[in-house]
Amino acid sequence: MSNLGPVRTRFAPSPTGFFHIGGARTALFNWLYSRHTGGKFILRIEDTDKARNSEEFLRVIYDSLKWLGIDWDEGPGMGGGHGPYRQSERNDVYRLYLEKLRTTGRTYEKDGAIWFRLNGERHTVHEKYKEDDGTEHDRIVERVKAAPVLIHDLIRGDVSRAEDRDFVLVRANGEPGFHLVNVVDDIAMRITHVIRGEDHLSNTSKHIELYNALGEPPPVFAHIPLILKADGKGKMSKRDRGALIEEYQARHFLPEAVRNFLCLLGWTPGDGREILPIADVITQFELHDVHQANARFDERKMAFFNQQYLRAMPAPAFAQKALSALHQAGLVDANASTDDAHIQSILILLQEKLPSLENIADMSTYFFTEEYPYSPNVRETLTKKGDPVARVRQLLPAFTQLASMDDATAIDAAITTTATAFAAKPSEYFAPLRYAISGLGSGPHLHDILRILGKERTLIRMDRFQ
RNA sequence: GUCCCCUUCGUCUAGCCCGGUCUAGGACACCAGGUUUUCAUCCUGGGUACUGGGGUUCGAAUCCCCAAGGGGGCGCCA
Repeated sequence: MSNLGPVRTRFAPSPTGFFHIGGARTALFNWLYSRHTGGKFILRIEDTDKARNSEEFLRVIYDSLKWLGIDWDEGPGMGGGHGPYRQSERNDVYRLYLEKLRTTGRTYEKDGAIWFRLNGERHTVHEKYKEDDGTEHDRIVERVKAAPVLIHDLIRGDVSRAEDRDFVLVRANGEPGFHLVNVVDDIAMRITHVIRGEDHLSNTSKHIELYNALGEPPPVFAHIPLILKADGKGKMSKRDRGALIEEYQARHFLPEAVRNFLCLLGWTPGDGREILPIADVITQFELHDVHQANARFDERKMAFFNQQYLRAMPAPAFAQKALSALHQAGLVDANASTDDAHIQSILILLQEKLPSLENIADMSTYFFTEEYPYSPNVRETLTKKGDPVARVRQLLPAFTQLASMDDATAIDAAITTTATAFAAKPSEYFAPLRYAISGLGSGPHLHDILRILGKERTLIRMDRFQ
């Protein structure tokens, strides 16, 4: 194990695409480990590929991390003693380290680029190579018989891998490449633990060659399993449905729930709990407990977590979030307040029924406007059991007699009286009535809806229903 | 093609390091019953898994080997 002093982990995204679940989980594990050990978590932006970078993607990364509650101790917006934290601003650092490699004879130029020279016997070979599109073809490459390097991985144990090709340090256009900047910055920023996806395992042998060539001790490595797409083959990518953090943000998922679920993708708490506060995760999180096998992303289970968090939320916090979702859906105006007793009474009912805040508008439109939609499916189901309009009409006289909609006993009595008069069962009236006044087949308790709507609005809706 | 990693219910996993308590436990999902005037709540129950083969052992999900399958890399992307 490393004894380099306080733990320093980093997340090093490149702003070349949207921020997805896999990246978030990598950031989270680095953050968790730093918090567990009382170390520092550094955010570093790997924006060396000028052609593909965008400020828009960068903003999404910051937003998503903040949304998930992953804060960084050093990095953009935070400062720190090892900046700047954007690689596009660190060219002199790279030049410095490159010079070290040059003076020890480990670099050479070819096709305008600067390459790293592996030590070992060289020979050219024909090899088969598979393109991204699946086509295979032959090519001639120079291979090097380099000594295998041993990767001490906290999750995988010792992995031995031999590099067999020189690689590019600085591109022909003068921009330093990934392997150089990644290693140099981890050295310069005193990173002690490199926690990254398993797809980097084969880069790590290159990186260890670089550490060795620079005479620097490598950090501790921990290659975490990949997240596979929910269905189909391969790892999850930015293009898969449900892969983007910002999507869950837009859908009003609770960040605590998403973060909790992400913790469980590749790690399990020792105490067997699945839903647990982040403080408890931080206490328990150890890298050697991280799994080795890839995990498939199951959005349904995350939705379950989200629902559990929603239920457990203190009412005022729920009200705040619910109101903002309702406002976005255009059901309440900007100055609607959680102090409003009417709104409060609605929100209290909704919290226990809601699977997710993304459903709040669909499930509560009828509280806020007379223009609520009637679900055709529900109507179809109701009609099979009888004519819902007729039932509501039968109910109308008795309901008109009611003093208010506050007395549940009186309401039940009105329904029972009507049912007796028409030789029906009281239960035959509940569903049609609910449909008439809400347009839906389910929801909060009928008495509660009636009480909130009040007599006048209820009667208008019943009367209008056809 | 080549190198590396992985392999317990449909999915996430516990157990594996330190072999017997595993007729393999939990969660999500699913199915069935019950509660509920509705239901998206709640309760009860159910099915489904140690990839295959060989070995070691009195005994293997647990240790070893092989195979198969899955994943990743093999970019002047990161």
